[in-house]
Amino acid sequence: MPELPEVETLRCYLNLRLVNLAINELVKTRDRLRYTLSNQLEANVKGGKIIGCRRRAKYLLIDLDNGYSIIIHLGMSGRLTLQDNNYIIKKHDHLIFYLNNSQILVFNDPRRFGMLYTMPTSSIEKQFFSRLGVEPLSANISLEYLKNKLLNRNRPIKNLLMDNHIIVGIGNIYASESLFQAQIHPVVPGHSLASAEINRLILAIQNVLAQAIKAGGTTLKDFVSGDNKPGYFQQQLQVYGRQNQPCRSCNTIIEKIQQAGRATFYCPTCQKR
DNA sequence: ATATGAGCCTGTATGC
DNA sequence: TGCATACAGGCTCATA
Repeated sequence: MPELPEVETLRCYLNLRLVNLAINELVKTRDRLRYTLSNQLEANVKGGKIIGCRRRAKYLLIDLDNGYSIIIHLGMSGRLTLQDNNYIIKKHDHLIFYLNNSQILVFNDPRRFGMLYTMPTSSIEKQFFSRLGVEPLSANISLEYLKNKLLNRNRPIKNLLMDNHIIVGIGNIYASESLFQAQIHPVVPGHSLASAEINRLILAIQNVLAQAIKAGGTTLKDFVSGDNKPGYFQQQLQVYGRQNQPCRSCNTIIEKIQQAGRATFYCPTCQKR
């Protein structure tokens, strides 16, 4: 479900509302998500005051004043919503945080691909994020960086864009959308991209992600922000999910192919090999 | 090292 | 209506 823009939308929503609130209680209704939840969870968060919400890649981080952070990944179908105290627990609500203003933060995830950890804030970078690639919206991304990463890589550029050792936050939707905007064919091998194309790709990625954040993310089916409201970027999608429909730019029929088991969408005219 | 496919889960849509 | 199948926005592991 959630790629960078969706997690960023949620982060922004929660950061505005959670800072300075404390966690009174955490209730687990299930131990098994993608991984078995630690039995230290409750102890690590209880009484902690929320300092802020951050994002790295598709991870949401909630920092507490007790030295711990909550690391959340929404997987494919995860939701984190803020509810009133009259909220009634629903199916697939796995974790319920009771806050000291009587609001409730609920983690719901039908497919259970999501995950949630707590660990000391100071050790996250080393333990969790050391192998992650560059943030696409940060100043760390550059032609030199990406050119170096694509060197000698034979994999299709679409799959490389979704490899979080290279660049983070880009999932199946935004990979197709970015390549369309950069006018690059999804099957070309990484090493075959010229510098001008890599520059175009960086700009396209940044533009697509920024527009998607502005629209509150893409809601195909599951995604909602912390207030249960969907995003609107699906209305601006150029190729994703538009197979057999005319390209909005040149009217050529959009094609759908499989790459590494995932659907890819592209315009065969705008995105020449 | 590199690339692919399976697997983790449930819900929904489709076709018979 | 019931059943089987395919597919879904992510990530990690095993295998070649």
